[in-house]
Amino acid sequence: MPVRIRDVALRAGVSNATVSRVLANKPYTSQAVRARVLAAVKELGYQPSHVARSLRVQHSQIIGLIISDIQNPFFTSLGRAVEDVAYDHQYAVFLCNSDEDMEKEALYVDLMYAEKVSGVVLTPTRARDNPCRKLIEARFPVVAVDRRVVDMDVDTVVIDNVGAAFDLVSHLISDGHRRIAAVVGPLTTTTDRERLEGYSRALRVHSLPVFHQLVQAGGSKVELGYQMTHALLSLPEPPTALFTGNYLLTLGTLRAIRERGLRIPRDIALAAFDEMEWTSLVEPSLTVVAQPTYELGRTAANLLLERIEDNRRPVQQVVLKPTIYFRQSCGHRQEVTHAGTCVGETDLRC
Amino acid sequence: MPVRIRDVALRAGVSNATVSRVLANKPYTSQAVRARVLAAVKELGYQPSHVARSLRVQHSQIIGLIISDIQNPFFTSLGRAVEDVAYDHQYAVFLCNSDEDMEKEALYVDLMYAEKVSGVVLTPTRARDNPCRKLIEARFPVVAVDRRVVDMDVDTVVIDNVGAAFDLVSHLISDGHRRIAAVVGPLTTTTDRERLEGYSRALRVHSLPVFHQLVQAGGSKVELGYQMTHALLSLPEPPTALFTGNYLLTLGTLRAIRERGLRIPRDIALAAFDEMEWTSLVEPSLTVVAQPTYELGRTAANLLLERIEDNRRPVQQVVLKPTIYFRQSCGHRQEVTHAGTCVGETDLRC
DNA sequence: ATGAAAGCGCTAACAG
DNA sequence: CTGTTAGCGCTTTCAT
Repeated sequence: MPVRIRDVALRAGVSNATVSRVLANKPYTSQAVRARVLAAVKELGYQPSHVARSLRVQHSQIIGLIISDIQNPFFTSLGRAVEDVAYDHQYAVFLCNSDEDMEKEALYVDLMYAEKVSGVVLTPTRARDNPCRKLIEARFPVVAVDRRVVDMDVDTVVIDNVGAAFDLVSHLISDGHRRIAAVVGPLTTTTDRERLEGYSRALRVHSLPVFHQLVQAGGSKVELGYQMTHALLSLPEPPTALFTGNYLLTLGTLRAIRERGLRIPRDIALAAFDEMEWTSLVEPSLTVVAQPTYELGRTAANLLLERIEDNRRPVQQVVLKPTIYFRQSCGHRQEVTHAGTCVGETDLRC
Repeated sequence: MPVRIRDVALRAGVSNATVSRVLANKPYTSQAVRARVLAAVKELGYQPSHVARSLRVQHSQIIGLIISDIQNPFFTSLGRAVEDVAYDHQYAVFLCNSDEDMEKEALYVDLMYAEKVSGVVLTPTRARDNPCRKLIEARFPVVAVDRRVVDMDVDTVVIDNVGAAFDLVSHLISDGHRRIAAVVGPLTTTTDRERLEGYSRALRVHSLPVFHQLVQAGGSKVELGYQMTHALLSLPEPPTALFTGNYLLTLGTLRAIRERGLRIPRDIALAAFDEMEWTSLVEPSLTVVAQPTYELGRTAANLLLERIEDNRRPVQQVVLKPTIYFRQSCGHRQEVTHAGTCVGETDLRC
């Protein structure tokens, strides 16, 4: 039923090979034949089978992208960037959602291999013994983004997590906070470890003790952020400030705080990772680390494309710098970035 | 370099065919041979090539998903649902972002065809002459979600957009608003047309005139929502209430309103499409239509799987019902859904 | 219960 | 410049 290259060849009165050559824009094809082939293609509505082609050439014009959470805007923004770069280079992207689940991650890594994609960008759920090792050993182009893998040599693009967390927490300290809690994701990822490291380092540098009860590390889901925050607020001596490690956790934290009837920043201050469209719209607006999300994805995709081109290029580790927006949620009225919000501007609770 | 089925066969001392049969769990394979094959597979780390398999069997265990905007949480939630269903049925999903661009959409439709996916779920950017017609004609399983195609018989799952918009706008009218503006997406989609239709119908039912200057329809991007709102607010007789057709537009609208120093709902009321985690967190909280997003995606995926199983099953059109949350942004203090917000509860500006 | 062999649709030598 | 041919790795008759 579907039209094959042979049908086009017959119609144009040439051989398979010629059709293939014309379609691949190979040199050495006469204008006349060329036109006949193209006409036949159009008349028949011929669509080459990528499957057959991939089998033959042993690769496809597809790059794989395995992200940890398709519902997290951070990752979708990354995805958007990868897609844009891929599109510009005639690649399609095969996007999979590992859901922060190592088994799913392993399964999708295998899938990428089985599908013979040209390369894969992934946000490794586990830093050690990541399934992508298989790919690397099979000499598949791979780049890690947002999170590192620690035991392999692989192109990587991340942000300076330690520095960003350090600055954020230092800011809370300079505001006079002494009991600052941390709500971060699973410590299997380098990213969450590094953010926690930045937190601890800030406390240490300012000669403050690191209380274990004030550190909550688990998954990166709204529900977990919610539970971890409740646990923190139930402490006999609850924290006066909260540092949250990512967008989803912040959402859960916000819900827990509201449920308790606490007010930010009067009752509790908040400094979070991830800038979103709404963080400057909420009351109070949120102090956040804005990651160069799109840039992260763009860089990763470019690195991958480079590696696809030349697999022996030396491994690169790119570290991007995030920006911090100091807003109302940590109590610093004078450092609010966006002045003149439509609501609440006469009613700051600093 | 990569290990093929032949290598496994050699190692196990059997033929290709036997390995294939064992791996496919076909009957008529002795336990002894079975064990030897499995052992060889494990030792060699054999990963079957999906590409070769797809070429042979003329389909793949992949379902395609073409969404309009990977940065819009509505679509990613849809994607998440499709992915979950697919995963449960041993399908992977090939996700592409058409970016509300008809050319990209056409390109990705062709890609799905070329990749011989088992079926595709898509959110059609254009209701008429959608590129997916090719797929349908080639007897590819297809289901449209969130938006209909009007000139083809295809499985579809959408929400009652007319009804939801009608209720939302009626509510604004019952609050006394007479100059209500609409900010909706491109009228090439049935969804935006229907939402606009619900808006017009509400006005008509309440014997109010429909002013063309009060209707802004364009793309579904934050930037456009922002521009359209500014245009509306610059009118000699600006509206007293705004109805926005989707999440991204609402974000742009909010930005424009804030920039003008207007207050919601005192200066201008707002009723929007799409519930998000933060809509109840902003001040004031937003009156919104909450779509059964996940359900939409789940249903679409199931419909697709059914059709893959049986391509002659009659076409189904599923219409899901959304929920409306009446909150502060349209001025109805008494109908706020979530009581006891952490901020602003003593300070409602109704 | 297992093997031999053909062929899915395409590309790339190699001939001419 | 164009045609012939082999073969990518797998599944599936058809034999045995």
